[in-house]
Amino acid sequence: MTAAGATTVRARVRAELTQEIKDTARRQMAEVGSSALSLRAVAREVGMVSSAVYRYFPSRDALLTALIIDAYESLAEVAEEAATDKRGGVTARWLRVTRAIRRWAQANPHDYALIYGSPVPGYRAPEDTVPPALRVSLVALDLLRDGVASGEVAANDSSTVPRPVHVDLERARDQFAPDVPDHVLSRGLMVWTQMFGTISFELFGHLHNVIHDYDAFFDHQMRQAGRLLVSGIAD
Amino acid sequence: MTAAGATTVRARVRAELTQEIKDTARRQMAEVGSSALSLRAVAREVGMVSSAVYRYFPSRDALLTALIIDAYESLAEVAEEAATDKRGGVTARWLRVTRAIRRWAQANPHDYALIYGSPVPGYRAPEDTVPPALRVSLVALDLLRDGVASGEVAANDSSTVPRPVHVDLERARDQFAPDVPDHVLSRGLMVWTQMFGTISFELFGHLHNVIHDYDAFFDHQMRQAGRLLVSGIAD
DNA sequence: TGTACATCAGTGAACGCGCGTTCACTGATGTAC
DNA sequence: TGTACATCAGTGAACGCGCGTTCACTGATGTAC
Repeated sequence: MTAAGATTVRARVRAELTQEIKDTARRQMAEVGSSALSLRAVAREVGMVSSAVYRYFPSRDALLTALIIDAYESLAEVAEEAATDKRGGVTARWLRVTRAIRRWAQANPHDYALIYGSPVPGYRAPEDTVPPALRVSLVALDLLRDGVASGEVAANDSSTVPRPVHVDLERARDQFAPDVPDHVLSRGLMVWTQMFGTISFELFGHLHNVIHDYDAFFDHQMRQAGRLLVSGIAD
Repeated sequence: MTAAGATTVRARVRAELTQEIKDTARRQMAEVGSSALSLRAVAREVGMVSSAVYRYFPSRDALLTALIIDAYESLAEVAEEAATDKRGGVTARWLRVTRAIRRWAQANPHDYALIYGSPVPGYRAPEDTVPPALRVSLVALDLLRDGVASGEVAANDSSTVPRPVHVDLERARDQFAPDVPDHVLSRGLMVWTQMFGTISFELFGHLHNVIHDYDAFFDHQMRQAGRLLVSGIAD
């Protein structure tokens, strides 16, 4: 007998196993990379026969999609958490958020590569991945909004943005960042791409033999980026 | 009989076939991605038996290495070519160079992903890939040197860089960019990571539904970056 | 120039492996009365 | 509370496929004299 609203034993076990499959897949992906992720290997480790996995995920791609969504959600959580501490204004928060993102990337390099590295060949991300991906970006956009609202980020600026760029920025503003002017959005995109570029360079080995103190380098870069963000001046 | 200095028929055919194998591998990689690159499939297309490829490349990884090196060289050539046109000073040259790099990335997205995307799982790049990779960065470093030499980039600046960052920058300066002060090198790294971040975002789909006119967006971003590079002020 | 030998390219079969997915099935859990 | 039936999880075998690499071999090209 099952009380209304309560989950049945079967449903609970199902949820647990679904999670266990995802966890195992994530750990294996950390060893072999996303493109070599194998349903059979996951099944083996979970202790079931390979065909049984199909009760939980209809295909390998569906499992990959679940991992991608989880990765975005996990990163978004970390970034949101870092953004809640509002002391020190935009520059301080920017530094906290970007540090948190980098820390997450270092702790979960394969998850990072999965979502911000080269796309998995042969895999086409479905629309389900859009909202969790957006959640990450919203942290930065909210930061901009707060900065503009508090006046820390100067909202009136003579500099204009080329027409086609303005059109795109306007659409973004209407949807996600009301009151944030073009040039602030534009600077936001600058530092945002810069941050991911820096993390990718670090994680993918492009600063090897150049930078040795990665922590100091990242902090310095992001401090400059933060200054750029609020004032348009980097150093 | 073989005249001294002249290449034997065998050597010429060997060089041609080596090239053909690489070309085929590159084209296949563009279809299936680097991690799914298969020696057997390449051999099939070239029209030889799979084991014969081992006369040319001792392993799949060796073939991958050759592709990586070729990709760096090809990009370096494009970037160097773009940098030769010195009209308009640093900002104009910066724009030309970054446009050329982006154009190359768009024309060869899988080569781009191969060298600037997530590393191929299970593959460890040997030291041979360092010089060609460096060649690309040298284009940017030379631009900085020229800018400092001509006075377009202000070399004296009160702002200092944290000690550990300074140590790393000094080493880089000694090796590749004499006379370029810390804060200029630091800004150089900012715009350099930003450029790769922007290209990666565009190519890997992270600006999907946000930016529609990618050309205009990239130009605008790189114009700002160029201004930042010479003056420390973005807009 | 001509011959004898060494080098090398390419063949074809084989080793041992792993993969995603389908399918008919058994047995356990859940539901309706 | 007890029984009959429906739903679902997991099994095990199979399909058809591709992979990297090794090895003994044939036959062509290159070299030394």
